[in-house]
Amino acid sequence: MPKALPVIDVSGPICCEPVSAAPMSDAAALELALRLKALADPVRLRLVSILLTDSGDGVCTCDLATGVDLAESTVSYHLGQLRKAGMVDSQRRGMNVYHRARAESLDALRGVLDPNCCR
Amino acid sequence: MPKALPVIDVSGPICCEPVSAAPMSDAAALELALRLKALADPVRLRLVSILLTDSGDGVCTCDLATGVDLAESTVSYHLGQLRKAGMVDSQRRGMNVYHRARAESLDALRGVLDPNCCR
DNA sequence: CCTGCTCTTCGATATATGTCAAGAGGGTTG
DNA sequence: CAACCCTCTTGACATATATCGAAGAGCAGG
Repeated sequence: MPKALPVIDVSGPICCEPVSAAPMSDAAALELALRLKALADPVRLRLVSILLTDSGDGVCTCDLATGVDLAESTVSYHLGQLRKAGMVDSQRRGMNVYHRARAESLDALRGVLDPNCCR
Repeated sequence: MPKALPVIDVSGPICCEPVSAAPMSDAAALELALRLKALADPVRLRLVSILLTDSGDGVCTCDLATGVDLAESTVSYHLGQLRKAGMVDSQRRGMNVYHRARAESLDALRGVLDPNCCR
């Protein structure tokens, strides 16, 4: 990747710029790629999946760690990635930090992939 | 990534296993991650985007290379990734190789991300 | 059959990514 | 405050990924 690494704030709402409407601009492609990349990892997918199916008000880091059977520091890293991409939000409550999936973000991603999204 | 690298055939039709229906199995997460990863790259997104908007019957490697302004070998590599993930198919016609997007694959991906997909 | 296209494969290289153990920070409870 | 729990950050390390140029492989036209 000899191309300069561009760091972009990817946590905001995603604007609808479908992949199939017209050749994407370089910038749009980059932004969408960052969001997809956040999801394109088996561990993160499982985390999101766990969070999406949680009916309570959040799952703490430690439970997620046992859920995916990885070190807590690793899970924390993945949660950071997801948070940065706006897929998850987290709040401390007492001793634990509880995480929740932001379903809207998933929806938005789907929208961008949808040829008929904006019209 | 000290976890063993699992190589899986990802080019087949994707079965509907929504992320939000229940915590995903390890295998399902892996398979979906591979497909998402194929798309989670700015260059590949632009390639797919170009291919999706093409109304002719395919775009050759060289035109794609000038389209994204990268070496042909690099583009060929990316096309290989997309092909492996079932997003693109390619056929030689004369001297050139023409590539086309497989829109069904995009649709399938959307489906997996859709909570209401299978029901 | 040579020559010249186009495309893919290969080797090398720089960069990014995922993982863990160890330590630091915050909060809770004796 | 002391001991402890949960989480995050950091450093180290192994692996994966993207990129290119060079070398090979297919095909077309003299």
